[in-house]
Amino acid sequence: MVGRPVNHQRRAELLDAAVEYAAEYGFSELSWRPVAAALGVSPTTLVHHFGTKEQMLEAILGRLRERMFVATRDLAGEQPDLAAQARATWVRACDPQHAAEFRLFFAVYGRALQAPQQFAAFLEHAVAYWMSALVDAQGPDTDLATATRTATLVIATIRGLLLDLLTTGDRDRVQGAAESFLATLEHPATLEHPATLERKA
Amino acid sequence: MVGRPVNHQRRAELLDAAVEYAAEYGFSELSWRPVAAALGVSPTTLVHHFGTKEQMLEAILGRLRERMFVATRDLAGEQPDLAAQARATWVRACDPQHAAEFRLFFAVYGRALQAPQQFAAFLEHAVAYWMSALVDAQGPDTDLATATRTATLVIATIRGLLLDLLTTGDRDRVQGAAESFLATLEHPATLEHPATLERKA
DNA sequence: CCATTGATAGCACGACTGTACTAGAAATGA
DNA sequence: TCATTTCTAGTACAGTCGTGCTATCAATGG
Repeated sequence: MVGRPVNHQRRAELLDAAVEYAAEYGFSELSWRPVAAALGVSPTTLVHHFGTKEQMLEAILGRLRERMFVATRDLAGEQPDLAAQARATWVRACDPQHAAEFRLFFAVYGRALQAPQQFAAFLEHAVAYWMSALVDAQGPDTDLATATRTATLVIATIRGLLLDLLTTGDRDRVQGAAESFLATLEHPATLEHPATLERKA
Repeated sequence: MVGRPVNHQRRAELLDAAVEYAAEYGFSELSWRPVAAALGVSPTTLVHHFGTKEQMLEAILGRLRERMFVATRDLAGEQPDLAAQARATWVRACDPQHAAEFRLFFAVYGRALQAPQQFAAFLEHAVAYWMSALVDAQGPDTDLATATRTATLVIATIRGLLLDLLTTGDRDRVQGAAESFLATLEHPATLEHPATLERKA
């Protein structure tokens, strides 16, 4: 290690640039030299500010999670209920402008599969957030167990559909499936007490 | 390239062993030398049988897809309808015995995000399979557009939930969410015409 | 018996990796 | 003014990577 004390502002600049580079070239292509060349600095500069390559990867992941969470929160916060929040989240996820970011986000899951303990907390955070949104919408008498189930299902389904969209690019098919799911969200009873539902004939 | 003509039986042996190695150590750790050492052969032997590292990776992916597809087909073929097939698939996915295989399967998606065209056909295949299962269960008057939506949603949701399970290990939470989803599958009307559903009071 | 084929291994080469060491440039404060 | 701190860069080194070249072993068929 060459220099430990760093200016946090400069480091933040480099970090944001590194996140953009990662979003464009993927997580597997993150080596000191290519990243440094793309950022117009020397590899040593990156080492100086991030210490270790593993620490730089960790910093990139952290910054990415931060971005994603803030964006989701800002977007969902304007929506009245869970179904509307889920729909808004889905719409944002489908925006081609964010494709690279979400693509990188799934690379995070690739890492999570190898080191789950680092990411469990983040997913817990996401579930807790969706649960609070659900309680806000349904009032304080919401069954927490049900809310947990629903929040988990919303997250997993949106993630699965988005993964499908990013790998196939078949927008129409995935959008149709998403509409089916979002429709069930607008009828929460189907998730809570499916046995009480009947066709209307 | 050193030797082109290969005995396919020996190659298949090495391939299966390589798939097991990949399932244990992940896709990022696939270099000639470590794999060869684990398989008890020389790196040159692997080169001889697979040609190029990229070709070996492709062979491993192909073999993995084959395994997964056969297993899913055999399992689902014994079930009466779509909901039962989805449940059986989910149960198998949750079996810790197959965890390493599914973990590796998600690494495939990591690759798919970088080279989508290679994997679009496979996913189309999976959707077509689930659609045929759905048509078998519902009869020839099934709406194909609806069947496509449902098949896509089933695949994406199971994949998303499984990804959640593998990264968090929170079996209870994910299982609850899966039950919610599987319950909606047993009421297909909620996916087709949600507007026609009402609470039963 | 020998010749051919295929499996296996050893070795070497160039490219790339992370990172430690060294040093110059620029800013900052006494 | 000078001394200290921080940023940046150059260089070197040990390791790993993919892969081509060469040689040895066993089996097979004439």
